[in-house]
Amino acid sequence: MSGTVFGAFYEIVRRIPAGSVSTYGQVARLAGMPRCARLVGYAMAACQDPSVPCHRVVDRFGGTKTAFDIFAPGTQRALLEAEGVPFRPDGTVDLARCQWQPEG
DNA sequence: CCGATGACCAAAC
DNA sequence: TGTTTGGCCATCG
Repeated sequence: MSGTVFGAFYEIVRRIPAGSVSTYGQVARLAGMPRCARLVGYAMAACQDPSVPCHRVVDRFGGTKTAFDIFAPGTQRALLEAEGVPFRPDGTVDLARCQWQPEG
């Protein structure tokens, strides 16, 4: 799509169901590149495709401290909460309850 | 056209 | 057991 590997990340992120979230490392792992968690973050930062729910991708701590949230503080959290994603008092996503669990 | 950077994670010492 | 460096690719100026 947009390139070679970034496109693969977008395809995976696109498979994340509403109400669930995933982490950069998890997406990278599913893409077959467990060492390329950074690339996932870069891909999301450069994500220009509105069909890619890049807001469902957070860091391993569940933090939404992303360029997405920097440009519009609170937007990412609002979108996730609108999908039914539980948040902690700390302001981070409760990965223990809604982290995406790829079955097949 | 070329150099540096950028939403990170996990192994290694 | 805690802290540090390494790894990977596309986009901007």
